[in-house]
Amino acid sequence: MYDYHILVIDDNQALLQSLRIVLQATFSKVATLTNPQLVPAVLNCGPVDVILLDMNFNNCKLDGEEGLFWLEKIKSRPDAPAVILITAFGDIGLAVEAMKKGADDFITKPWNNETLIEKIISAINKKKESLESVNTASNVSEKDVLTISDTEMTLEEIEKKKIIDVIKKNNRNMTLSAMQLGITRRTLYNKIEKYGL
Amino acid sequence: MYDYHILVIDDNQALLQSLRIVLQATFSKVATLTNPQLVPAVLNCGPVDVILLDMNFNNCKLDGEEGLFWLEKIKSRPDAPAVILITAFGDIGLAVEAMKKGADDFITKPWNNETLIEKIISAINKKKESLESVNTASNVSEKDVLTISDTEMTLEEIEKKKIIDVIKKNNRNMTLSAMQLGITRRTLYNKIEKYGL
DNA sequence: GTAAATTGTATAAAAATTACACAAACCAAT
DNA sequence: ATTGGTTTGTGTAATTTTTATACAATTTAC
Repeated sequence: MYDYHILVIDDNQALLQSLRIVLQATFSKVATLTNPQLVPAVLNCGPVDVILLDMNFNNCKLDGEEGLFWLEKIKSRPDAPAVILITAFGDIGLAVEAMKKGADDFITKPWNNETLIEKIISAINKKKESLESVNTASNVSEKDVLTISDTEMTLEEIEKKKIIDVIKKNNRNMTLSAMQLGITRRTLYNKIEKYGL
Repeated sequence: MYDYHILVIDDNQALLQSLRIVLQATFSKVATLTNPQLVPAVLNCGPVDVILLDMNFNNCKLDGEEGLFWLEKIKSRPDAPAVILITAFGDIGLAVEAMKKGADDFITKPWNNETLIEKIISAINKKKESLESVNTASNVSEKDVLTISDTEMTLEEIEKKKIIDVIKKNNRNMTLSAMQLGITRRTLYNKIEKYGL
């Protein structure tokens, strides 16, 4: 049982129900939604780790436009969860478009439950990893990292992040790290002290 | 006519021939290769803007493994060109996998020549864009940017890049830029002077 | 078990950053 | 056009940081 928060969005109630049962066996929190318009509201309530998003809501249009729209909406948030898209129509163009827009994975109906769960876990792990490099041994909370968009980071924050990255990459070899950072070893120690690393 | 260097890799000679003819009408340099093993050698000779890479070389195995392998190989280079994958078999899983590994686009046989050319141009533009934000008004040549992998950048280089980014984003409003960077306006001027921006 | 490398820390000189300040230029809005 | 608020370069002195070196105490590699 993983302590992850999954949100499933699909307009097919039956599918939603079966997915909920499958996922609840593995993940602690599983929410479902038939109307994607409520996604922002739900995301504002609390962090979600993974969203499973159906590509086709409007039964008439099957080009996935609706899904792509919501994908973009979700991915534009600073706290964007991983998004795995679901589709019944094996359109490669659509899949590629979705990946370009930041989808983390793509599954097609009918799917294999085990594969789905694997994909969910691996999507979460991927997101975790990209955060780890920033968080390691730092006093920045995960929440902070998620909300600081790169464009709003100060030079100091960027410096801090870079230092953590390099030190980690070099297995805490300070001499090497200092060289790679282009500063004196003494200065590196100073900064570590200053930033509380 | 665009002055771009395109490399096409496919084991089907006939297809290679026809692609060459189509592309040469639009792009100045079009090279072809039947054996992907020569890719590294070709890339070492000079810069390539876009690679069109077939997913299936070995006629027996059609799972695209070969293509994915070479995709990874290419994308691991510091001077990696954009890569557009070609496949005859509309496997969404394969497409998604390829996008995850860094492919820039994906086309399926049989394709529309106009679409192909559009995709090539848009892939090049995308690559260009991601470089522009670094190069603007700086003394760093495009070549340099391509070869400095992010992990090898010194703090000073990162600082420089960030400063350029922020100033550009703020339309040269120095007061605002300094605030966003978390430094004094005076210091910002100092750094601009020091870095020759 | 030794040789080489790394660590943590010290010191003084050099360099950068800060907090202010000020006149000139710029812009928006009456 | 004139006014009031903002931005721009630049100056200065006090403060902080970085650098270059150095050294003994580990730690690492063979």
